[in-house]
Amino acid sequence: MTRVSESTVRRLSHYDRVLEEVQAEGKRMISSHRLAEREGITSAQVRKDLSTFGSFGRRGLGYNVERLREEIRAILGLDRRWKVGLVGAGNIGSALIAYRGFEKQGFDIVAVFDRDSARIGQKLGRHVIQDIAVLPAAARENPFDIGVVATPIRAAQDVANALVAAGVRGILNFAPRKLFVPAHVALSTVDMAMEFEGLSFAITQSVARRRGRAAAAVPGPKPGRARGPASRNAGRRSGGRTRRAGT
Amino acid sequence: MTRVSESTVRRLSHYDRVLEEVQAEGKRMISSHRLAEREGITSAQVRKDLSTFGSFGRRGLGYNVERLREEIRAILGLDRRWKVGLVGAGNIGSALIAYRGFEKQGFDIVAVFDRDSARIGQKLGRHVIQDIAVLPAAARENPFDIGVVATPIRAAQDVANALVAAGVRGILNFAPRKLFVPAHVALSTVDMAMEFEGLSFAITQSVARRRGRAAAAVPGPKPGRARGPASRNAGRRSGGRTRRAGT
DNA sequence: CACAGTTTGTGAAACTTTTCACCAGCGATT
DNA sequence: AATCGCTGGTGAAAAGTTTCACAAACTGTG
Repeated sequence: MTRVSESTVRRLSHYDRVLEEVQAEGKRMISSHRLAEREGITSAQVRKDLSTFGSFGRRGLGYNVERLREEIRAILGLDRRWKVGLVGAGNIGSALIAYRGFEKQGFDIVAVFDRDSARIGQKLGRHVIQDIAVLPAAARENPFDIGVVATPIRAAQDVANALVAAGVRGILNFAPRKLFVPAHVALSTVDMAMEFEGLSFAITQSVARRRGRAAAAVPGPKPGRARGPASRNAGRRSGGRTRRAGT
Repeated sequence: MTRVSESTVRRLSHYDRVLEEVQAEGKRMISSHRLAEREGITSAQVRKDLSTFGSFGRRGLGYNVERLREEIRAILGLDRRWKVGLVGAGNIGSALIAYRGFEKQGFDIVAVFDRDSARIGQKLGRHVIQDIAVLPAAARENPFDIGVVATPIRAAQDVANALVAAGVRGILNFAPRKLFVPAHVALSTVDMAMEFEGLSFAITQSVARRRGRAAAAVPGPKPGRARGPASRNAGRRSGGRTRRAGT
C-alpha cells in the first residue's frame, strides 16, 4: 500500500461524518457521486481515496452505507477507544473537557495536568487536576495513548518531551509553535490564530484583486526583473482562497 | 504573480512567529536556512515562498528580521485590525473569548450572539451576549469583517448564511461539517475531532507497518534519495485543515 | 437473452507543490 | 583587486495530488 496522504485521511474523516448522516436518514446505499456532492469534491476523488484501502463498492450500485462506514472507521483506527491525557487546564483545556464531541468519536480524556499550584487539586469536569510533576508516575500507573498540549507557548516543547517520555504515541498541540518529536510519535497542531490569519490573507487578497482588475490592464508586469521594493500587489491572478459556493 | 497556495500562506504565518521570536532575541538578520531550520522545512521552501511576493533578502547576508516581518504581516493583511463577530457562546465560544492571543495578532471580537435565551443578556468577557435574531441589525450598526461559527452542528449553515447576509468577508467555522458559502466569502474550518482522528490513523498505521515489516513489502526507505540533511528528523505532519479553492 | 442505464476501480493525463542546483550579489580578507 | 565563503532568487526537475475517461460489473426491463 502506498503512503497515504494527509488530505486523504482528512477526507476519510469527512466521509465518516457524511455517512453517519446518511445512515441516520435511513439510506442503505450511496454512490461516490452523492458522497462527493455533500463534501463539495469530485466523485473521482472519493473513489481514489477509498481505493487506497480496498474495494468497498459494487459497480452499478454504489457503496453500502453501513459497511463503508465500518471500513472507514476501522481504517482510521476508530474501532477502538483511545485514552487521552490533557496538559494545561486553562481556556483551551477547559473547552476541550467541556466539549463532549470527542467521547462520541472514541477519545476519552483520562487525566488532566497543570503546573499552576492554584489549580492543582481542583476539579475540571470529572477530573482532578494533577501536578504536571506527577505526570510520569500517573502515566505509568494509568497510561494514555495521546497527549494534548494546551499550555502557553513556552512550556509546550517541555511538555511534549515529557509526554513522549511517558510513552504517548500521538500529540495534539494547541500551542502556536512548531514542536519537535521523535518520528514514532504522531503530531498534529491546531493553531487558531493561524486560521484567522488565513482569512485575513484571503480577504485582503480578494480586495487587492478587485481593485486591480480595471487598473491592472497595465503593460507587462515582467520586465527584466527589477520589481521595485514597494511594488508588491501587481496583477494577482484568479485562483482564490475561498471555497465553493453552494445550494 | 501566480496563485498563492494555502500551504504557502500557512507557512507565512509560521515565519511571522519565528521572526517575532528571533526579533526578541535581538538578532538583526536571519538566513533562509536558519529560518527553515526552526520550522523543520527546507531553505529552498522559504525562499520560494517569499519570492512569490517579492525579493526581500540580500545575498550573502540573509533577511533583515524587522523588515521581513513587516513585509510578511502586510502580505497577510495583519497591518490593520480586524473586527470579529462570534456566534455561539458555548464552550468553544467562551474559550475564544477568554483566549487573548487573537487580539495580539489584530483580531478584536466586537460582538457575541447566541440563541439560548438563558444566555442572552449575560456577559461573556467584556461582551453582552445578544440574541442571534438581532444579528442583522447589530451588524448594520457596528459591522464586522469576520464571523465565527461556534454553534452546534445543525445550526451552523443557517448561522453562516446569516453572517454572509450581514456582509462578513470571512468565516471561521468550528462546527464539524462542510459549510457552503458564496465564492466572495473566505471560509476556514477547524475541526478538533478530526485532528484526533488523524492521530488515531497515524498511530494505527505505524503499528500496522511495524507489524508487517517482515512480511509485507512496505514502502521502506527509498533507495533513490538521500535521507534528508541532518535536521530533517522529527517534525512530521503539522496541523492544517481548511480547504482548497473552489470553482 | 440482449440492451440500456448506472456506477466502481484505475491507469494515464493534468496540474500543483516541493526540491534541486546553480548563478549572481554581498562582506570580509588578503 | 582578486578571491573566498556565504546566501538569495529562480528555472527546471522531481514528487505528489487531483481529475479524466473508460473498461468492467452490476441491476432492471422488454
